[in-house]
Amino acid sequence: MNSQSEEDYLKALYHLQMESNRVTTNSIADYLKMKPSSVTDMLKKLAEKNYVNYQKYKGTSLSKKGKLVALQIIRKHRLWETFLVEKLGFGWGQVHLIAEQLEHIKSEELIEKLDAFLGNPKYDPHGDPIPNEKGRIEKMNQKLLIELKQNQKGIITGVKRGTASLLSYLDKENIKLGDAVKVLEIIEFDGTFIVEINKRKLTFSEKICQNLLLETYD
Amino acid sequence: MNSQSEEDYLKALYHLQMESNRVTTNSIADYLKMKPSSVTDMLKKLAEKNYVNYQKYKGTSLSKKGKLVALQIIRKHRLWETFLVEKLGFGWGQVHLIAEQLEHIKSEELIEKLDAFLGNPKYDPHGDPIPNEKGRIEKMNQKLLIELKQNQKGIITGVKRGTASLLSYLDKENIKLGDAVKVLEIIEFDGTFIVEINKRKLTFSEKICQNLLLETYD
DNA sequence: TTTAAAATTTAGACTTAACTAAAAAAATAT
DNA sequence: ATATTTTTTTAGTTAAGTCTAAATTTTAAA
Repeated sequence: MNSQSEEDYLKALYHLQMESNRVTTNSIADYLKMKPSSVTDMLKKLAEKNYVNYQKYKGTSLSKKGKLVALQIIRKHRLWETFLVEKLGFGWGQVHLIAEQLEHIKSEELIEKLDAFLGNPKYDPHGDPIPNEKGRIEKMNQKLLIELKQNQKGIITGVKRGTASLLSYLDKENIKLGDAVKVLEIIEFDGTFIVEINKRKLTFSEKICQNLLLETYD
Repeated sequence: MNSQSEEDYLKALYHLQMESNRVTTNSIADYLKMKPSSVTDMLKKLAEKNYVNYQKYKGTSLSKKGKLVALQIIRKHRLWETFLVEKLGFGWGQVHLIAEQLEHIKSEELIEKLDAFLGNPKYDPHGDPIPNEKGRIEKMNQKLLIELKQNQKGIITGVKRGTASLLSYLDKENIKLGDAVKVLEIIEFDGTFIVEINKRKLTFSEKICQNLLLETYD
């Protein structure tokens, strides 16, 4: 059984590995808001447990085993976020801190039952894919709304990274994950999209369209 | 913010206080499966924080503040148990260990939304009352002794209608209204209850149990 | 290519929450 | 009432996970 702290490091490693191919001690420290010396200590411990490949001064990468653990935590995180938004009615922006806690709850059965209860969702409220029990992430068929053409349809799966304020806007407009979108018209002059969501006709600026993720069925 | 460990102690204190009016260091150690010396340390810390009234060698009791915290943890525990059983389909026996973890999740908003999602239940799957946000436990309904399970407790409030002769029996046994009853054992074969009243061990037939009213608390 | 700066590790200290062993206080029995 | 046992506390130790400060290695600059 791994400690909460170990899990946090593995998760951080996973996220950092996605962004750059060399993960340094300092980058981990930054990410976790800890001192580099603390990171070194933990990396040694994780290497001891064969969760990471760590070489002094050279950088760190997740082992196969470590990656699986990381993905299982990410799976839990994203399932809980989905629960918080879909079932409890939290806004998309409010759930991260709570899911950070919930992801450490230990029970295989709990997470499988939660998954079923949520209807085996493929994406979390931010549009990030939810790994399966084996840690496999299904290849995404995601597009930005701006890539769609007139009359095409999609299902809202989230927003692009770093656009947190868009979340609150969607919240305010009562637009939820899983809502179907149909492009009714694209105004050529300014790139505005006229779309239909829940039988409502809405106007989205080009900027919104550049940041809204949809799952499409080409 | 309190640590998980502090919360566990406060909860233990609360439960032990229900069972006997003097809570000793050893009883806490037993309950939490720790050594008495560890308990002493934590009691000092909790006293420092004004969560308990602790006097060396004399025993410990929750302060008003400590009791409120304990009740809020119990509230969380029972709401999560309800969720696990009602929504995720767990059996009532499987949920305790998971709820022990979930009860430590920190978020007022989460627990209020969960409460609403569950339809503001008054009792958890074990029939135990769920305290409200202010830590108030709604006065419980009267129960018949026969409805109690092993180790449950209650206060005698009367007998069922048309069983006046039971009262004289109780009188003869020197049992009065207001006496506390604890179910020590239930004999499966004939439904006989072994109970403790005023430190005496007594045997009640199934018929007596079907007619003795108790006010139960947790 | 040598030197300065930055990154990383090591060494030692601190905190929390547990432990063991010994001392002290309270309860019980003779 | 005294001795014995039990309970509780004190004192000192340990492990996990953090920190600071100093030492070391790597990287970048002159």
